[in-house]
Amino acid sequence: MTSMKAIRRFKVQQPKSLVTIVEERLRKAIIDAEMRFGEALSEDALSSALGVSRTPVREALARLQLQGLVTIVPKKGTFVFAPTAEDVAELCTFRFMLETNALRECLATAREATLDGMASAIAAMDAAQASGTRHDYARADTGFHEVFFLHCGNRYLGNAYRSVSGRVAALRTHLSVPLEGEQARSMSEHRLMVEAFASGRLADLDGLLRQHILRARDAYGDVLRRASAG
Amino acid sequence: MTSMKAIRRFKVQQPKSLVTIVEERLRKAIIDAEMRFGEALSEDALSSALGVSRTPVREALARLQLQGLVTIVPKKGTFVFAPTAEDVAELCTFRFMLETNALRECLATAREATLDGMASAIAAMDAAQASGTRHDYARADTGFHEVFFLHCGNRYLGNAYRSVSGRVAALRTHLSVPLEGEQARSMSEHRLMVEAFASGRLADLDGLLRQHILRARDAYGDVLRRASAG
DNA sequence: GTTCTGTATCTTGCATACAAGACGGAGATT
DNA sequence: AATCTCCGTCTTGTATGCAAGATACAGAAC
Repeated sequence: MTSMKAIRRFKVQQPKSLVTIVEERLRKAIIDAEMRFGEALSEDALSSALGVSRTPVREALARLQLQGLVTIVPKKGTFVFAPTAEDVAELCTFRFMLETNALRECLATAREATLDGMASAIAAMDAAQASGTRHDYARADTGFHEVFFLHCGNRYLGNAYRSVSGRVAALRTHLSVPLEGEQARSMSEHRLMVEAFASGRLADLDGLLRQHILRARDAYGDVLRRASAG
Repeated sequence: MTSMKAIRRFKVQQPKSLVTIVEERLRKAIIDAEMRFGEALSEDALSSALGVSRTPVREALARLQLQGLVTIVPKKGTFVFAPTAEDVAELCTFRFMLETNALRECLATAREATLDGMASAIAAMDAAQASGTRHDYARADTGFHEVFFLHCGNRYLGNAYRSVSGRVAALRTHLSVPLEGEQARSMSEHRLMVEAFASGRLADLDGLLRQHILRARDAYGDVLRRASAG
């Protein structure tokens, strides 16, 4: 083994567990609207569809429940989450709180890195708007907001965001996609936020973020109310 | 079944699943310092000690990992979490953010209920200080802070707190217990916070909370550094 | 004495079998 | 016709068995 001392970094990524694979697959399916709100998910059906046993499926579903993406009813079944208008309102309020705090930290301790991240995210959004699908745009939008938590320097803040980001992303693809004018307005709002951040105008940034998220909240609420009514 | 129509609310709580029981038992064991930071937890040993099979134990451990109370290392084992000084710092910063936001909501929308809850919590702390163990006091302290999230009207905020409250509580019992003067200072700080809340002085409240939590952060950090050094 | 190597024994990961609650529909009963 | 009852079939909950990676230690080779 003496010759090994010369080798510094040679790690292999160990294979993901089946649980993780199933979790990510289902997460994607829910977020990308391959399944509808409230749809039933049978452990048995999923396990045979995915070619694994029920054990990892079950564990993955348990994790997804912790992320609020599915609801497990004892002895009855597992269902894709079905948000109510109040849910969405609380979710967006919470999201605003997290993001505004993360941005404050970013501005104080990682200004340049955050600006870079925002720039690439904006570029991705541009590309998606020009030639991608609506889901591509939604994904890029999600990426923009993740930048804050990547650079905020507080893992707990990031974890908290991750625990709701699935729902937020799902709402985006499930509900926002139909609204036509949304994309353009969203783009301009994001650009304004970058400008405010770049020039360090924290109060303006806060206002923009509040407006951005709360408007989304109202839009989602409307769609949901309309859906549950008709 | 016609006579049943007269009966409105008659639900029974269905028995907790083994997973839940095991989870709560282990959570208590970790929080109450029955186990040390970093201690190894074997699924096999736990299952035979608790008289259940490995399946519910395994699922409970997965949940506890999501709460940050244990760390699961693939193919190696599960261990009680072992916080570093930086961990604690980030945790406390995050906690301050959550609590200050929750308190703002409480003051705006549920002033009376929150005051009542704080009063009972203070009473419990008094009782514990007079004639209880240190763990009793730590539990009452935990209860005081939970009041905010009970009345803040945002489930996501509450969930986020719950996802770190286990660690906070564990730190309290593991680290704060040795410090003698702590309890008295803690009591007076809590009382001041209630006063500020009652008179609606939000800025003062914020300052008190910040001081309260950040001082705890530094104290925990000191203990941890001392422990890892010696 | 030092270093390598095989192996015994931990650990978790996953599959499968069985138990038991929840639900819905067919048929009996009124 | 309306209602009750039973039972088949869905679901999840739990136990258990086997495979395979990780680790530590004893013993061989130098």
